[in-house]
Amino acid sequence: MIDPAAAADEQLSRYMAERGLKHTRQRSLIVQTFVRAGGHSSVDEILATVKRQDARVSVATVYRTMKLLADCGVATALDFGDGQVRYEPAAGRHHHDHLVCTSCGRIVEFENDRIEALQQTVAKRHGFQVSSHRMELYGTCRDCLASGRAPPS
Amino acid sequence: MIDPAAAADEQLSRYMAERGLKHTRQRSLIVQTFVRAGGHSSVDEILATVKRQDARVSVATVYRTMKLLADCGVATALDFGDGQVRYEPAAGRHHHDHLVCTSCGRIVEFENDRIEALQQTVAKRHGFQVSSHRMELYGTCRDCLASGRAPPS
DNA sequence: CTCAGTGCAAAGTCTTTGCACGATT
DNA sequence: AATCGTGCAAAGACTTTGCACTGAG
Repeated sequence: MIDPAAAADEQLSRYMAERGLKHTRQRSLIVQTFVRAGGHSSVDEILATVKRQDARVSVATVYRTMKLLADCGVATALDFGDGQVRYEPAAGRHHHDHLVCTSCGRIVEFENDRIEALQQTVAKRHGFQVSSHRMELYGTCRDCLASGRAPPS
Repeated sequence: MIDPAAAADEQLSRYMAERGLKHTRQRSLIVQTFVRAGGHSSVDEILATVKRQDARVSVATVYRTMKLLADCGVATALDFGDGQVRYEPAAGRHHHDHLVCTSCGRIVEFENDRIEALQQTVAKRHGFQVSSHRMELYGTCRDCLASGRAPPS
């Protein structure tokens, strides 16, 4: 089990077997495509890649499958405010947040325990019990800064 | 100038005067409605309130006006991931982030300089120059915890 | 053989836009 | 009077859904 795509497929299989869902060719193809993409994929992107192997797969199936993956813990839904949902593999990964380059779209992940701790403190101060959060830092990445690509002001 | 709604209207007037835009009845009505709502309003909510005073105002005008307000610094656009843009008054306000109750929808604002500082540190470590960020903590508010409203698991 | 899954196209949201009419400067 | 703004409805982008057919178990 060295291949993460195969691992995800396995995890999905177990989840489905447990509740009488079916392991179809399309689902298998979508999971593997998604995992191999490495992260932050939109449904459109996944569909485009999937179609190279099977042109008859429909958007609807990708939407339905990604939702399924989110439910069974294989994928996490992201929203970078660009009007479409994105997904990243979740399997065995620690929580993290994102740096988003507004020039080239590059996405870098980071985690910072001190920020997380402070968030808990803030929440407690207001009587909230936090169940999740989202944090994205938008700006210009190293490469875009270096190449002088102007930050869209 | 004690009334913030009037103040915002003024600010908008100046902005418009500077660039030959027109100060219409609709715009005035929308700004005041928006400011009086106090914050985190969706276009739909603003429209509903506006229509009580003038039923003939259209959605399009509210969308256009809110965009104008965002451009002139009177409003800030928010995205809580619920599929619609929200706006809050920006005039003279310091940056802040949000706690969102997933049970009752309540929104509490907070600011925390230490978190902001840590964000800068993280960004720098990755070579990013941050221009903006968003951070929302989702969970259950004090009241919902007290009244036993189950956090939607 | 049965029931879940799929493809397709229609429908649903939220938001934007084209256009002729109306209102402000 | 000259333009900008407005209302309306159509169009767009993304996502969901109804339905008949297909295919996995």
